[in-house]
Amino acid sequence: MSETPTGLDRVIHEPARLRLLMVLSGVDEADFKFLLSALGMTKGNLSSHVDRLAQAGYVQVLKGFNGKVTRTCYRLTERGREAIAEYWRELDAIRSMRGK
Amino acid sequence: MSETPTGLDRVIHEPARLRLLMVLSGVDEADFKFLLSALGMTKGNLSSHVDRLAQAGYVQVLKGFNGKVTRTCYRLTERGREAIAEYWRELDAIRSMRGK
DNA sequence: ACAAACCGGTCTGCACCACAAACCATTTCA
DNA sequence: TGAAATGGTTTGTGGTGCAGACCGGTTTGT
Repeated sequence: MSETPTGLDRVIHEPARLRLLMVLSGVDEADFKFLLSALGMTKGNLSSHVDRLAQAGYVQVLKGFNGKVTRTCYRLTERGREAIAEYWRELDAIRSMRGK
Repeated sequence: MSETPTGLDRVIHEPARLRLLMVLSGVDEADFKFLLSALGMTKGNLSSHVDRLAQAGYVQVLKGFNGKVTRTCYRLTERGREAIAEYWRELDAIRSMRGK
């Protein structure tokens, strides 16, 4: 016995990341500080989640400067958008799976 | 810093359990064997997930006999139905949360 | 009578991971 | 020359999803 073809992308399924992705999908790009206050999570948390999304290729990390202060921006990749769409599709399938 | 008022019920959010709940929400009751084949998970897994749902008060466990063979049935509780409805509501809120 | 298969689980071990807090490098303020 | 703020990264740990071994009982096959 094996295989769990859930289809539900675990990277996206995590509530914190799901929220993060939804925010990103509505703006062109967002920086760390903005996301921090928009999502109300700790810095470490945000950092690691964003990292996970980057590794999955769902968000692009743009490190730069604002004057002399470091500033990191994030934006959704095309791959990310597709994955999100697919995620909602899968979820809808489950949702409408009432009884057998 | 603290608080994660996600609202998303983790007991329900887990894909395996979500699927399980959706199956149950479509039938009056289902037994172990049926769920096993309907969901394609291992016995241990199904057992523990169902257990978790029972502890949360979302499903009711009905142990009985079919002749001399044990037969365990599961059915959604009212509390379970409400929790599911609330879950979908929360999820819809997140879904429509595009950019602030 | 004995073995094998089925039913409904429990228990064990592992691998992963979300989370908060500690930490670090700069920069600004006094 | 600090002290505190800014912008993150790294670390420690508890929680848990998962498969598979095991188990008591029943039924079926030979």
